[in-house]
Amino acid sequence: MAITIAASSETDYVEGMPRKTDARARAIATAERLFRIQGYTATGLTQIIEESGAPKGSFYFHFPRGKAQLAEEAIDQYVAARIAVLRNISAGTAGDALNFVQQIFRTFAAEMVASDFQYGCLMQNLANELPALDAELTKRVARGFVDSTEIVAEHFRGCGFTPARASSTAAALVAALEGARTIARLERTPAIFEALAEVGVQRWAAAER
Amino acid sequence: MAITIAASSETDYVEGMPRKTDARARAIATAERLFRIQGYTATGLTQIIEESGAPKGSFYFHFPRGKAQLAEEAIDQYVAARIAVLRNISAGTAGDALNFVQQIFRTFAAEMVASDFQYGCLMQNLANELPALDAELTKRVARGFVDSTEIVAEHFRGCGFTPARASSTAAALVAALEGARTIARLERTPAIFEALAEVGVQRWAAAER
DNA sequence: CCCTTTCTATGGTGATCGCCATAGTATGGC
DNA sequence: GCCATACTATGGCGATCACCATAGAAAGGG
Repeated sequence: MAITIAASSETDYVEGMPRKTDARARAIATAERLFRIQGYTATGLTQIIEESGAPKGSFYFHFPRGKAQLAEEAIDQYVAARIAVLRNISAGTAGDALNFVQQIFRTFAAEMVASDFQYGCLMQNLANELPALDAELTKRVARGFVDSTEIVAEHFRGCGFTPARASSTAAALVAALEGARTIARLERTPAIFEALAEVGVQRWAAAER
Repeated sequence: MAITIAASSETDYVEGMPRKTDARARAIATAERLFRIQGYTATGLTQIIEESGAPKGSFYFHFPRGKAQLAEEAIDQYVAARIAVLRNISAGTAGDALNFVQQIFRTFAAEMVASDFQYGCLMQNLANELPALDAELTKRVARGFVDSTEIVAEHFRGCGFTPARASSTAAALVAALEGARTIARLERTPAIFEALAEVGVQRWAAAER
């Protein structure tokens, strides 16, 4: 998969020597972490370089287009991971809409607890600083939401939902998840995820069929 | 209400001359607008002062504690306005949960369309930059969510919901609203609000009784 | 051996950040 | 007329911002 990531990057080294260090990958991972905690503008390159332990001198060798490119690669990685998680849950709850939804809430809540409620959603953080983003980065953020929603909608269709209902339910679920992240960070409690789960149970218990 | 705002501010001038200009109020309004569009860190004091037309020299006269104080007053104003809107909708749909929810979605969607999808939620934007905020500001953001949610929960209790169900439903609604804002900004479409409305209709049409 | 390629080090660019000290004008109360 | 208060203007503080130019080390391929 390292090949896939390198191919999605725009800096494709035309058949050169193999990478010697992991400084590049560590910079991306650190950027993803800090962008999620602090936001895009509030995170300086200095901090990213320091915390990733990467050498200061080679940053623009690895990322010729600077901070924007770093953010692009970070979000590609983030979206890929998020989609993998959703696919995984979907596969484990095939045909069962309620279980699927509950499992998603549980997983996201657990992730927040694990980070002591420090991590936000990278897509959301970037979306809240749109004027600071160039067109390419904005496009990737938007695509991240579209792709995430599509995974969810696909599952609902597999549960017998009409395509229209699957889409709107998926969109609503994704929106609720994003909002829940924000609120959970402030309250430092997974309570909001439990509230969403309860509402979901009521919904399906009464409306399903 | 000007007195209320001045009293909530920490810089209470002990019985001096009345205000002579509206530079202070304009600075707060401009800060609210820019923080909603660009975020907190990404918005510089220079820009706020310029766009508000306020004189550069008197900023720290009006806001001795600087940017943090400006943000506190901006969010107080934002939360107060938001609560007023919610109360208003609640009063107009007393006893009718479905209508209440639909009206909220419509109102928020219209607000986003009116701003050409540029405005985010101030509370959410600040919540995504928590490490840059001091304790006081963080507290006010968190309180904004609690208070908003309570207004909604109160309405649901007025519709015969049990307190527990009213609370969880209100929390879920607020979360969905926040997420919808983020997504609408990216898609530049009120579609997500309509999706939420549809899901709400299905929910009540089948579960309510 | 040399050359290409990968990667690092140093040091600085100009711009902007939030903040503040100093000084000055305007205006109403007394 | 005097003085306190309300407000503005100027200029610069040190720090940090993203970015880059120059130089060179390390290492595998020919």
